[in-house]
Amino acid sequence: MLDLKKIRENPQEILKLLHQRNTDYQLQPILDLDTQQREKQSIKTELQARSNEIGKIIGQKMRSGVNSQSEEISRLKEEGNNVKAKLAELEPEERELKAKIDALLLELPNLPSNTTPMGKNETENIEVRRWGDEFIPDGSHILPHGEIGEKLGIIDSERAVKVAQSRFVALVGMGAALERALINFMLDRQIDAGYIEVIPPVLINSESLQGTGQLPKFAEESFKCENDDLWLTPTAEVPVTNFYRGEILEAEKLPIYHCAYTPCFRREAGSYGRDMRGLIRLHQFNKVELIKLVHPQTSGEEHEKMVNNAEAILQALKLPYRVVELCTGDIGFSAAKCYDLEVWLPNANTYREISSCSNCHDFQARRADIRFKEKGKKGTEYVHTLNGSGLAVGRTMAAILENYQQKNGTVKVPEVLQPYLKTDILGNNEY
RNA sequence: GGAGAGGUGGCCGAGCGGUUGAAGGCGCAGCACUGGAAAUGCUGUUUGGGGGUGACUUCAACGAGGGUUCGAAUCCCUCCCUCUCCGCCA
Repeated sequence: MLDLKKIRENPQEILKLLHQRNTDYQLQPILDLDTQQREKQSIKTELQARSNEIGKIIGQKMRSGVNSQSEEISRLKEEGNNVKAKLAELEPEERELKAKIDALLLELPNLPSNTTPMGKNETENIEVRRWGDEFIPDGSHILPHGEIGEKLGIIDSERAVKVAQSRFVALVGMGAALERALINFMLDRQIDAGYIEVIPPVLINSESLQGTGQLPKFAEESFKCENDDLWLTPTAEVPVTNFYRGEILEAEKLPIYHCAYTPCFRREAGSYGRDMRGLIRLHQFNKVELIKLVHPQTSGEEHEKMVNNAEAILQALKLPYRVVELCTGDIGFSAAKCYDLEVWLPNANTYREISSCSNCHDFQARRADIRFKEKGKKGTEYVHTLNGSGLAVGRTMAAILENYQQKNGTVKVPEVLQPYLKTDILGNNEY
């Protein structure tokens, strides 16, 4: 949520920043409503002040023995009633204006950071760096990971679709073990890097989704349990950031680092037909997420460090990747600045997103009301929140299957995973 | 699902119709005492919105929303949440 005060004080500047996202936004309706609301509020405050005053006077008189039936008190009571009648008229109007303003504010995305490169859309994202040697097929045929998985008997799409529907897969035997090994490996590494693990609820309420920015605008992206105010979490970012919703943290507690493994659920609305095969775009996938709550002054460097933490996983797995900084036209709703990690997929001969690391500044903190207080200082400040995948597990498996496949159809196990899997080769699965 | 208890400031906890934004305690900060510390004493210590350069002032908030009243943390209604016991259960 953007700061209404800043919008009021500097609408042109805010609008300019919003338009860097390459979408049209309006601030005038908010400004108009805000003027009306403030006017009503000041009248309301005056009436309330008078009403309080009357109450106090009556209280004093009655304590000092004035008869409650006396003319004096009756007159005051009558005035009190008049004030109340006016308030009764004003209050709902004022409340409605406030609600309208809030609704509009919730629809506005975050402002891009001034370091975010300008651009219309994903074609103008900027490659920051590359790591590792791309595995270029030398004439021999490279299979897509989905096919490798099916051949090895470690991915079973057909039965998953029977059990659920399309865009679901099941992992079997060494496939399941590999997924589990990846989750453990990623968590172990991030815990070593200083993140505290959380296993949060994966059914979460509407307030939480609003807190991190998925609601109200992106309701159609999540699965909802219709009988309850509960949704399937689209990413652990939501429950873990909302862990601290409505709290005032002590400044010394910052920065807070969390990592969390959860399954993630997304409708993938609007992506009909895209990435239908394999592990790339599913309704349910596993992810290890990194979440930080930090002091505003440090969020820039904390962001870079978080990206490095995610990169460390790819490096340990020896998977080639590149880091891309998203331009103003491509960053997500809540993000001010965002880096994507894209892993090399030789079959598609391209890099595919495997992690997205966002610095949300105080945007989510404002929505979720997460503040901190410095000892000895007056007042509170909003924290900055960051989140990043460390990493998307299914896509990591996809990358391993493609980058580690061998001519005989088996797949080597990355060295760092061998202790977890107790084998160095995937193949000859008896399933 | 059945029965009961309860939700008050950073925390504990009192208040159950009238200058109560809220006693008391803990914690925290400052000062005093001390060679230094502990102990002790004194003072201060919620958040958000308006207005003023400022001392300051005003409004709101005692789970949420309504109601009664001149006046509600206190009374009434609805909802939400937590806890205890019983039942069921991975």
